[in-house]
Amino acid sequence: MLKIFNTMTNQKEIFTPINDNEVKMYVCGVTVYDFCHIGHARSSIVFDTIRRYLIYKGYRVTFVKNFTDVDDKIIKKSNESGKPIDEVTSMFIKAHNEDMDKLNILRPDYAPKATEFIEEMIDLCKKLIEKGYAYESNGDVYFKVRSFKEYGKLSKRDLEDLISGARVEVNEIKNDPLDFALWKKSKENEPSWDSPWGKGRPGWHIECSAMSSKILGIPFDIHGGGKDLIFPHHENEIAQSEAAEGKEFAKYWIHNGFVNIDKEKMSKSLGNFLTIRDITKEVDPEVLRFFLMTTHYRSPLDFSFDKLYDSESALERIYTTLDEVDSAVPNNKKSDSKAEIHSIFSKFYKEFEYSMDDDFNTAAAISHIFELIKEINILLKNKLNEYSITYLKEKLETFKSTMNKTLGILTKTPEEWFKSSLTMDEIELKKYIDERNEARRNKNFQKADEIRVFLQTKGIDLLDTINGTKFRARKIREV
RNA sequence: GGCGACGUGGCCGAGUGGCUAGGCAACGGUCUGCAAAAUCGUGUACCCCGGUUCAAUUCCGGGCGUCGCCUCCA
Repeated sequence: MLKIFNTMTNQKEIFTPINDNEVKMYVCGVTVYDFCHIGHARSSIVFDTIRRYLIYKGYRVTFVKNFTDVDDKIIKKSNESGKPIDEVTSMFIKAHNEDMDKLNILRPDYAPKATEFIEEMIDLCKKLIEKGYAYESNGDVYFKVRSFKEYGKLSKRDLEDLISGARVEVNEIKNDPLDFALWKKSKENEPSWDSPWGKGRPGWHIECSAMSSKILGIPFDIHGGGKDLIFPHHENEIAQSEAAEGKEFAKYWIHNGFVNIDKEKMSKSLGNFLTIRDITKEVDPEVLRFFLMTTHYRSPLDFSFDKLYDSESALERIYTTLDEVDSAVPNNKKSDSKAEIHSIFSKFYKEFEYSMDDDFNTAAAISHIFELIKEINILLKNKLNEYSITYLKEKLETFKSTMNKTLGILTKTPEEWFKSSLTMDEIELKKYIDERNEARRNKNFQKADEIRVFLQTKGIDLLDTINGTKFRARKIREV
């Protein structure tokens, strides 16, 4: 039974879709004015994994993630770089998609851009004005926060606290400092669209209300994003949509924790951010994905390269075992281990699902992968007959494909994994291996060891097996 | 100031009212010509102080500390 922590109720709830086995989810995407950082990576991976797991559980999932392509920061970027706005946005959308593909994140079913839904946003503003929830002032349109009784229900705030926070913008044009913009009058040289209130552009929150309602209809099942979006963004979305439609907006609200660097939130304004590209220059993208899943999605996650390298070693442990199975040598035993192999895997799947069902506890799920790996290593140590090895290989294929389908990891063959870090031409490496084996045959172990040590400095380990010498390459890390 | 989260062994990180999470690193044994990998073993983990309980790291109260939101932000 799948349980999900719902920000709205502040507790884990049993997940029940609105319509049978159909799940509609909307996740707030990125504002496209720069490369994605690892905070974006975390959020994307969290919701991709949720989506994948829901599909695995047999739900038909419709997944929407938007692009915010009209915004102050984009305008600023455009002015600074001298590039037209649509050039800036299309470039960063392309970069975004490349990064997401690298991280094995499934493309959304819908990836709407805000600028494609201007008409819907204007309609929504009109509706809110008609119903008395919004007003026009000097070419802007504002949402009348005090008119929506349930304002604050998601972020658990009351209006008086917000005012005493004294962070609310003082603005002569607004009737009440709490009110927020639905539509903004455009200044000169800013992108603008015709509206009943003159030339303008949408406020930030309205786009998600308009796009989610249009594409999914409301209420829909899951709305997600980073924790920082709870207030004001999601609170405002709720206010707009529920005021306009008079019904619930979304049923389950899921928010992921931040990525920190040295215990501090990573953010643009602090300047302490690392892009996905910075990381994938150093490690395989799968390592980043794996690393981000070793912490529960709601907890803060402290990033460092050392921890990333720990994850690399951990993933390598899994690939090593897969590699060992590929090259396992059978014995002549009559009795096979099929029953034992079967029970190891069925235990694994049971525990894996139990963990994932508990609010997508990927960290616990991953621990069960290692328990499985250990069991397999013990089987290999005690040797298996040919029949058992074949059976084990079949089981592992299914396992790998399940891990890929759910967690989005173990996408490679062991061979691909161990060759990807190879710093030397394979033909050259072959020569060294042959030379060393020649030395070994002549019992010239000193020379053989020299070659081994030399290759180790290049990050290449040699393994002498019954089937000959093979190699495993790993990245060389400064200690 | 208001609201909220968290504090687990050298490091990271799940979880639980009593039963070995897991990973990385370290040390010792086995295996190996030597290695690597693997495996076995080792380290008396739950911020402090009270309370509830037969039993608390886990529940309750208080304290200390760290962090987040309240402004654009995944």
